[in-house]
Amino acid sequence: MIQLDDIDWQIIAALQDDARMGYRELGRQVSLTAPAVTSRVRRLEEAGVILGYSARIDPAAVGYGIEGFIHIASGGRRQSYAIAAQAEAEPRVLEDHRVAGQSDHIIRVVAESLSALEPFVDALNDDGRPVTSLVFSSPKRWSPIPRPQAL
Amino acid sequence: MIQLDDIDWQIIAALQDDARMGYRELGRQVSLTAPAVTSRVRRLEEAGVILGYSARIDPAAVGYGIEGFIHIASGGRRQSYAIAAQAEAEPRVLEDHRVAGQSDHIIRVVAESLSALEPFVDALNDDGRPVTSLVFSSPKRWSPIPRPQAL
DNA sequence: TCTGAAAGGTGATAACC
DNA sequence: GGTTATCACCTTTCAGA
Repeated sequence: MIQLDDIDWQIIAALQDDARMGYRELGRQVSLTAPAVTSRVRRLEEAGVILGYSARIDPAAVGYGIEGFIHIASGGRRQSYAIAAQAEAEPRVLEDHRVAGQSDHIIRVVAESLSALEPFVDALNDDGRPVTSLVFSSPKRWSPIPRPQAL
Repeated sequence: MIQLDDIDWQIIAALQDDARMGYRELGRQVSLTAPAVTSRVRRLEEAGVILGYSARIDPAAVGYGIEGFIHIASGGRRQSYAIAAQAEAEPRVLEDHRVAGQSDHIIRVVAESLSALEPFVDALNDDGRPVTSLVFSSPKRWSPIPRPQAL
């Protein structure tokens, strides 16, 4: 695992806050010149610390009336793979996590409407017991990953 | 709700894929000049379609051994607010959603270790019944929000 | 709402410490 | 690992359609 110093964390914080920031401005914020921050950012990208840069889109603002989480306790390994395959194939699935706990998969979805979500949940029923939670509101919609405390 | 045309969706797709792309390159991809895409992007930002731009960070790569979801069925309105307040105050909480379904809140957390997570879950116990799911792996870690099908 | 041109700012690289 | 210097390219602004 790559070792990250104070400046790396300032860079990580700044780019989580505004991924479009230029290298010069980024350098200003961490008291380094542009070429120096550029090479640090490259290093963070190559180490897999920075996975990519994305615009955050508001699902509701682009026509998704429904946001939700689907939990599934699958019947076994074969079913778990089948669920992952369905999650992979459905673009309305934004995330699919295999978890330990009451469910095997936690799937994050958006949908145009409840009826648009229905066929997907029905399909999941072949491989487990889907339990759907629909988002009313998000008191914390997104937050940057903070610097960890010492282990 | 703002009306989005084909070009807007090409822009949304491109910026979800790479938020650091320059306006000139973005213009190339959507067959527009740089000033034209710039003004469209501004419009998307001002309409709240684009909420911001973020570097995606791998929690495991920066020292978070634990990623998880905590579901809580709270006792009532007072408790639900108390949970939201705790989620807001804890930086390891990346998201807090109020949902309809078996739980009232779905909280996404990272933690340095299981023992680092424990006090937070304990604190939630004052306001509801937390059920924790720990992420083994993420077959779909992140996916861009696609263009909705016609409603 | 888009294009094209001008000016200043930025990103990438090289040479050096 | 860092800085300074250089140049090509990009962003921004504005006039015009």
